[in-house]
Amino acid sequence: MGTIGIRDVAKAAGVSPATVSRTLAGRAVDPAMRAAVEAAVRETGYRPNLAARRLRSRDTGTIGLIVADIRNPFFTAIARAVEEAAYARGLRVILCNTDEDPARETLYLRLMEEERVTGVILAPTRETPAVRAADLAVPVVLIDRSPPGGDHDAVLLDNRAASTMLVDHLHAQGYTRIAGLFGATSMTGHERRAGYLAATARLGLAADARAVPHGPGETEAVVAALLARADPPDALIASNGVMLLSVIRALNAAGAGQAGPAIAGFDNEPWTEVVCGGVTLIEQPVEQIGGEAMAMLLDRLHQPDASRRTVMLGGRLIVRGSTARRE
Amino acid sequence: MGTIGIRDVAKAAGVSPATVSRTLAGRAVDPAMRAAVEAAVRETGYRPNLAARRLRSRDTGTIGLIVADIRNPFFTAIARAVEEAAYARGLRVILCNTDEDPARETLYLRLMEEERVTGVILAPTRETPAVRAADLAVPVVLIDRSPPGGDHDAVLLDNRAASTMLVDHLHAQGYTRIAGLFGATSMTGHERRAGYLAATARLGLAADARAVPHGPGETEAVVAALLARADPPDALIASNGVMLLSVIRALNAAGAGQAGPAIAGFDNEPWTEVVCGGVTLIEQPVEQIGGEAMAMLLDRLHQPDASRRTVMLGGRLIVRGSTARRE
DNA sequence: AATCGCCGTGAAAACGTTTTCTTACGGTCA
DNA sequence: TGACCGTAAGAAAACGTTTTCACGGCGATT
Repeated sequence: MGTIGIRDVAKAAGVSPATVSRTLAGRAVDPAMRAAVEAAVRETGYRPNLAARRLRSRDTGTIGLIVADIRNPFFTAIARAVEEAAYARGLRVILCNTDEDPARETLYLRLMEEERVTGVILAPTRETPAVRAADLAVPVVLIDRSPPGGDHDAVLLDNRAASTMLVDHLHAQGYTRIAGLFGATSMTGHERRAGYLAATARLGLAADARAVPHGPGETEAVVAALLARADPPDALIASNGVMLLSVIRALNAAGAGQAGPAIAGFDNEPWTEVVCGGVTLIEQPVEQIGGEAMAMLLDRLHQPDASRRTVMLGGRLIVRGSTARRE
Repeated sequence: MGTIGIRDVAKAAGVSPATVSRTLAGRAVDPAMRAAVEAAVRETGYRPNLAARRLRSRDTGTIGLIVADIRNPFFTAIARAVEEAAYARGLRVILCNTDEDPARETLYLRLMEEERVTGVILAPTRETPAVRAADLAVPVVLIDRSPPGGDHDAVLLDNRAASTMLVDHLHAQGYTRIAGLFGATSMTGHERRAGYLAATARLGLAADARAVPHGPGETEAVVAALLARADPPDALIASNGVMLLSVIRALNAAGAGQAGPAIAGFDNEPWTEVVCGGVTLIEQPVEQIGGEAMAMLLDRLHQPDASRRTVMLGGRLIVRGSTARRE
């Protein structure tokens, strides 16, 4: 009565519900009947009930994407790439945002299980999900971050190499007191920090790596502390795009003009091209990460028992500004 | 067998499936039984099947959010606000991205119907959805844009007033040849253009309003054309955040330095604070838009036959830079 | 003290599909 | 020409939950 279902269509077309189902699924059906069904569908304005469909046929045709910070353009780019890849394969995407909160991450992973999604692509917040991923009912591919010991499918940026590239570049430009700001909550931050430490040590430079908590104002505080040093740094590396902007804002607030430290960072966001005469940074292959993660997920679904693998992609150093020095 | 369901939990707890269901739903149940059920749930690792739940109880507890461009930070901010509001009410959000493509919009609206979502919040691409929204099975609240004649629930920015503020401000700063770039695909662009035209006419200024198609490179081309005028504009207004950045990029590319036109625009994105010494713009009350849209949607669900209403929110003029002139 | 209503429980129906399972129909091969 | 096989359609079961229905027990009202 209220809503019209497959039985109504069947009645209108003079066939059985099974035939309607088969027609809609594109299976073999007598052409005449198919035409009748299609006409009936049009006429009745029938809309399939996805909940019922998913309940019966155990395939939901849906994958979950859980990111750590939707405001971070890196993750929105990932989201777009993943959605595009899914769309091309006729899959739906459910997007969730944890805001770097492990509790929300747990909640959303649980929700994904309840949704009976086919698979999950996850940018984890900490090590905890590693354990969890193991006893999870659904296949998971990690992106951007991966806990150290874990045995997971993952597609990552080579963070150590990326940090090294930045340090090497700055060193080649003549900077010697290079400080780094790294996210405290993410594995990514740790790895970039490790690369930074290794590179500075190799070059015989003094290292100053600061861990920055996730939250407003934190980065600004750390920058202020750095500038207050007896021998303030002549170059700053920011561990991601959001932090990079905060660094610039902090430097502006401190009135550091031409004499201020040079800056470099991660994530090729559109604005980085026009600010401070262009800022030098590591560009992540976002499209590729999204596509690779989706491909890996589908592989896993196809071969549940194959050994897990980690794909590591390289970043691209983009040099901007005269010498990567602020205008 | 494969998956464990409510019957298994019931068996483990020594009660009927109905009691398990009632316990999980938080209805009145004998405390002893409740405890037994909760223990059984923990012990069995039971995960409810949301598809089955949604099928039986007609309420999906889900709303759809369809935005026009997920890369536009305005829309990601909206997404966050809506999700937050939904989360607080125990609702789920499905996020879709049309990329300004009416065909995808149609597709997603249809999908929302099939998903049996409780309601939809939609940032439409063109006039077409207006007609469509009328015969849609699900309540729709429009945001950011609304077709002219339509009778819809909508929460909008007062675009005419916002444009007027910008023109007035620039005029007060002494600019006289103010040109504007407005999105060609959206209603919002048209309205902001209308406000611009009215304001310039009132002030007796020459108007030059250009319609910019959605796509890469389009804005840059228009800016180049403007600069090539016999009397190039001394100020530019960009109709949204993405366009604003493209304008700056184009000006940089053209080598327009101190002598170049002043710029102003819409959307208070983080980077606008640090580029060109800060750019003057209209900030939209994003949180409020998202919250209001959600509230309006819930009202509509509660009172399906109440008359539709449009809430118009005001933008806030943020003046940056010395005189909103480029450094 | 007996009855009326209320509350909580279990059995069973229902939600709208898809997917067996069964059956009928032709066509092909022996 | 008869048996056999593949194909396609219809009947009915199944998916996992919520909700109605009927019933039994208990406290309150008369």
